[in-house]
Amino acid sequence: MYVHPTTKFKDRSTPRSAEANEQIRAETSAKIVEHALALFSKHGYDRTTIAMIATSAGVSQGLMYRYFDSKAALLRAIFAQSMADVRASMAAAAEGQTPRERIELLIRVSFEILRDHREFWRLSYGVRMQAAVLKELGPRVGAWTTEIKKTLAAFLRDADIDDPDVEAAILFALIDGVSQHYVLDPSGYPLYPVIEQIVDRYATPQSS
Amino acid sequence: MYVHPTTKFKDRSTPRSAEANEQIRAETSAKIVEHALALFSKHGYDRTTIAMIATSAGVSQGLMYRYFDSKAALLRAIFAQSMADVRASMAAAAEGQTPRERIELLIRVSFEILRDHREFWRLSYGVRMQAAVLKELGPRVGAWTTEIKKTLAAFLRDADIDDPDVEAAILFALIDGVSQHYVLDPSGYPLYPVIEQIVDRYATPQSS
Amino acid sequence: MYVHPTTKFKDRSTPRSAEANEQIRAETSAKIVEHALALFSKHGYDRTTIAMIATSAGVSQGLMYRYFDSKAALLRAIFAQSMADVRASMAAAAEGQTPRERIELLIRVSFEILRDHREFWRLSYGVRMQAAVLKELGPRVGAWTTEIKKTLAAFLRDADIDDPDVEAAILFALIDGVSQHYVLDPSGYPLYPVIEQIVDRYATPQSS
Amino acid sequence: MYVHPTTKFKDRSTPRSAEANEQIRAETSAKIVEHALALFSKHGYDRTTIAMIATSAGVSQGLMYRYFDSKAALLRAIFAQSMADVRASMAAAAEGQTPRERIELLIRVSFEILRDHREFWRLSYGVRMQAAVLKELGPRVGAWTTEIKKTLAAFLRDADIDDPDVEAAILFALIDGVSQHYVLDPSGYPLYPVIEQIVDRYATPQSS
DNA sequence: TATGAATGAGCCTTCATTCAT
DNA sequence: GATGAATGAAGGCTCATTCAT
Repeated sequence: MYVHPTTKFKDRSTPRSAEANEQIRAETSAKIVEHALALFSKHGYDRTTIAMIATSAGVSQGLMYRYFDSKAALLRAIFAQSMADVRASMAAAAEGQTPRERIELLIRVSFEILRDHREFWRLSYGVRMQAAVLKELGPRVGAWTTEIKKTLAAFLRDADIDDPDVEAAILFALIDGVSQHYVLDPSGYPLYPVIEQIVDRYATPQSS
Repeated sequence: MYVHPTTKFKDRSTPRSAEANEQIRAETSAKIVEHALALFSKHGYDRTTIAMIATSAGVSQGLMYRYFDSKAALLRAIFAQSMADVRASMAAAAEGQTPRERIELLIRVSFEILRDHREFWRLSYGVRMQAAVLKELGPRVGAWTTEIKKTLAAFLRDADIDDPDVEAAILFALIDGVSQHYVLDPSGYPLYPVIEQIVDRYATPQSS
Repeated sequence: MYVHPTTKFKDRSTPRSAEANEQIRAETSAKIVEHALALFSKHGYDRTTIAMIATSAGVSQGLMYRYFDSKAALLRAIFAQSMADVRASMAAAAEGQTPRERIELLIRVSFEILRDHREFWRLSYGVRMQAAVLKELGPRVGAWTTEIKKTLAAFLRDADIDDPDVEAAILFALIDGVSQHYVLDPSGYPLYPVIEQIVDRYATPQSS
Repeated sequence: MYVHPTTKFKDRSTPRSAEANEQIRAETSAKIVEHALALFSKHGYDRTTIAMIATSAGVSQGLMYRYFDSKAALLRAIFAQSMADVRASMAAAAEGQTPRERIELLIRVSFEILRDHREFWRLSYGVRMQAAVLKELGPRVGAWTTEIKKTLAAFLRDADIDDPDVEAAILFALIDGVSQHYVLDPSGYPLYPVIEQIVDRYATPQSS
């Protein structure tokens, strides 16, 4: 295993350097987030205990609170990070040249994001119907869905599709539904044929 | 003047007849289920306490355990009942004369069920991603989804639609996605135009 | 042991009567308060755990929370009750015929209260310097001391004593100091001779 | 620009001399004691955390344990130091020429000490009733009170005052009571008039 | 049938203390 | 001498469930 030279020959009785600490913090924080996400995703937020997360991540319970103020704060951190990822990926869809291309990109990108963040989406879907948990997440998460739907409607409007609002509602529901069914049973779901069908239907020039 | 509920219309000194008892049981049970469903739907299963349900239903906590062995049993009862409702409604779809008609009926019936059991669906969607809760629900609920998808695929196959399995996956996902978005914001969702669009797409003879 | 007739020959399968419940609640509540006071008094508020109180009172920890919303609420309840007792006793001092008599009564009554509520005073003295705990107690407890001092000053003014405010400060401090020393070591403190001396000094007609 | 504190004025490459080390130790120790006392006094011993002290003193939590073995040890150190101060000041009272003068000195010195060590007295009064904390403080603090009372009684006996033990109890209680009321509200308390009254009463030749 | 007091396990969180550097 | 990451043992509180009436 590779050991960074600067950390190797250090004076034994000197406090860790600021950078070393920063790295430790980043790693531990990431580890906690990772395991918390996996467990939240699998068992649901309420059914996941801090003890489970700590054990899974291989740290003490107490340590969690040096990184996150509370269980809810940990959840918020997970959402903040994943939402940033998603937003970044979504932005790529706007790069398409033609309206149709943008729609196609959006659809494809959505499912790529899904594939790469399966656990996050599971968590997100699990939490979506629980008002109490959503409140702990803050208003930004609630507004997020609306944001996506608006982007979608704009794209469809650009593509001169009839009834763009209704179509956006349908397409968004479709993506969401497929995502959930996939996430519920990734190995049993025919994701790729489904994607192609959807692309074919929404992004191919002849009217639907 | 306050009258203790149990002493209100019931003559304490006369033993109740067996039928009267049975009727009371049925009524109380229904009342508990009804209020439990409303609360589970609103706050989520884990965030709803037995105390909340008891208060809401106007019975004591202890009494709840004469009707349901546990909180999980109560959830199971709710699912059993709602699933029976759903199955019954779904069966009606099979009555359609032509394959296309059957598909149309299935779609329309699905959304009727949705409209009539909003709370149940909210609960169901909230619980769906939580492995721990699902286990408490027993295997029958898990199998349910598969069952619906199979019915759907059979209908599509009968209607000679290409790739019926993929199409079933898509249609089911679509129905599910629309249902969720509707349930999340019933008053803001254009449910009826969406239904017509879907019917138009899947149940009208010329290829989509 | 005496058993109340109405509770003796009851139908086994009937819920407890409202009065029976009320009595149980009153007894249990009193038991909790009593043991909590003893422990708070002995170990201090912060060092007394809910577990200690529950064990001492012979109830479960959970039960405490059916009677008091929190540990702080329990403390507040103790203060509310004891303060009411004290106020009632203090009112008796106003019954004295002459100013001197009123002062004498006040002094004697103060130490009677002290004797009867040793534990409460210990607790009160222990908590007095801890801003954080006082805040949890609410503003009424803080105002209490001021109230007593004012009563005292009024009495001394009526008795035509020079510098009544300074004298009130002194007399109050004296009573407080004696109370604390007594409470710290009840069996080793010469309380009664001290009381007589104080009465003699403040309540005997010739000017001090 | 931010400069890391430890690297500020210290040349890392030159080993510090023994005296320099000792001076640093003394300074750091004093700093910790000072901030700990302020916080203990303000929030109470139990409500003050090691983290609060470390932050306030500008040192790391770990470092505190190089100076004091435990939180209790820190408290002990504070008491030891303040008690030494007090004892020294008290000794000055014995220098008085006549018995009356010694009593007057004792009274005046007591309140000087009070004024100079307000925080310590607050802490001391806050901790006095908490058996659990007192035990951690060790037996010497408990004996201290007795010691003061004995000195007082001896002085009063020398001054040929009747019932010197009872009078000592009273005078000590009075000083203690005044001290507490003053410490509870330094700016609102008429300390100086009160002192003069007390001196007048106890240290002026004609009988009280 | 019905009530509500009582239990106990478990959860989130805090904090004095230790350890590696 | 100094730092701060890490630990682990409680502590307050909640809640599904049981029990006596």
